[in-house]
Amino acid sequence: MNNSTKILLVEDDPNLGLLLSEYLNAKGFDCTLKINGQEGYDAFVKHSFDFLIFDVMMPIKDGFTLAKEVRGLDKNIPILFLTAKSLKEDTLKGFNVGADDYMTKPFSMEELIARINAILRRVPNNSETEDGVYEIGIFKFNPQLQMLSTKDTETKLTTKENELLKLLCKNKNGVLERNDALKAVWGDDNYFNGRSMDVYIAKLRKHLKLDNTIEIINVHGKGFKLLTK
Amino acid sequence: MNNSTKILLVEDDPNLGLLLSEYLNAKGFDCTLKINGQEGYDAFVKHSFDFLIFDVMMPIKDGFTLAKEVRGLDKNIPILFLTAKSLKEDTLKGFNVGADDYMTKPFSMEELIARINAILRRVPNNSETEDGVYEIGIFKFNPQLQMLSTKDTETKLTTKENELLKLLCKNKNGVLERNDALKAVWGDDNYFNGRSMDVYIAKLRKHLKLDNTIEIINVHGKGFKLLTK
DNA sequence: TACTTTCGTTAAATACTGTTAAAGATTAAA
DNA sequence: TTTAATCTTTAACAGTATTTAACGAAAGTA
Repeated sequence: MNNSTKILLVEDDPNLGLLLSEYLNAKGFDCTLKINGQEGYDAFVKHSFDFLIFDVMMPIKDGFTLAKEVRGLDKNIPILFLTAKSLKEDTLKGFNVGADDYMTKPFSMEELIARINAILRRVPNNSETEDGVYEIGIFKFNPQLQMLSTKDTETKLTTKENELLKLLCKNKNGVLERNDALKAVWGDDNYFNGRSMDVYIAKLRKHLKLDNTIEIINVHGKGFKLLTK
Repeated sequence: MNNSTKILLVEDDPNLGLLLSEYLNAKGFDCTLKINGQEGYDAFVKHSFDFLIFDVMMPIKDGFTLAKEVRGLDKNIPILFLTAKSLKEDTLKGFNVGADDYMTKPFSMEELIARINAILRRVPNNSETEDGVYEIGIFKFNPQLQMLSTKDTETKLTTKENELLKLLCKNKNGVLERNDALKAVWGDDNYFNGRSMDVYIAKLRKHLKLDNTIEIINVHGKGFKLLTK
């Protein structure tokens, strides 16, 4: 049904985590399990997922914090919290950091799948094909291979170009904020990294200028926006 | 916040129904209450709602049946079930007839609102998200692309020009109040931001003066009004 | 009227971004 | 290990966007 929807599950309880990821895989999803918030964040930045399931209480980095960081990089990706806490204020906090759903343990795995599918029905196809390849105008961008190609050309992107373009694609038609991008790609948002990012935006614009319906515009003081007319 | 999102609430318990619809209206929604599935269906056909909330167990026509009929007419409208039943198979049945969410009583009204908003974020074309193209006299204004164009010209607006003109368009022929605009565009309504806004009003007037049927007039001490004669 | 506040406009100062090139750092090849 | 190629950062300068200043005009107030 929802075959090859890539799910990132971040859950520190190894029993529940393993059980759940196996169940999701058996049901045709492609589920990756991480056991704490930091590993979850790293996996999110590195790969491209379609759906996120976070436990709330976790060592090193809790689910709310993780969700906030992720939302900075991707305003659109579905997030579902899965937690033992059923306190009202926690539920509300979950929705406030941009969750799509919030389930309390114990829960039915069938209901989890029903809820995942209910959310996925409403997620627009952000021009990302199955294997994490983005379509931008005449280009195909494969972040795994770091390749930006048209039917005639093929360009190997550098690491920084690749990471930055990936973030822009995830936020297509929306603002990618400077500080979020800097934290994700450069690790720190000081002045010089900011200038470095501007240099890389110029590089990307050069790469993309074969198609003049594509534009990376600046949102003054905020960040950048990838537009396709 | 979610002003004038039209909600149809179908709930046969008069106490709960009234309480809930009043609460939703107090929170800025436009909620209509119907007390059974048949009346709910008639209301749905007759009017146009943005969001549906159905009780499951109701006389004459139950919520599931109602949802199935509604889905036959509208594949896209959000449906949330609100029910005393918490049986697994009922929940699944709810999602199977195309629900977006399923809450069991008793529930927190705040959580209900949080869930409604979480779903609305993903519905295309709700007034919250919508960023359509405005027509102002001879101009077409596309806030997404930050472009103001006529058939002959194309002007790229700056971020501030764009945000301000967008607000004026949303309030076309009505007063856009100074402090609202300042808070929305500048984040803070101190004296200097106020002067900055006046400068930007002058810029917009310059841009728009190709068409002399358009005017941005000042409402002394209140704000500005975009008029088209 | 005289006085105060708010607004319109232009121009200056400041802050931010675009781009190119050189310098420094890293990686791959010899 | 040294050299060469590539990637990333820093520097420099040009260009744009936004804020602040300045001054006159208009509107409200006493």
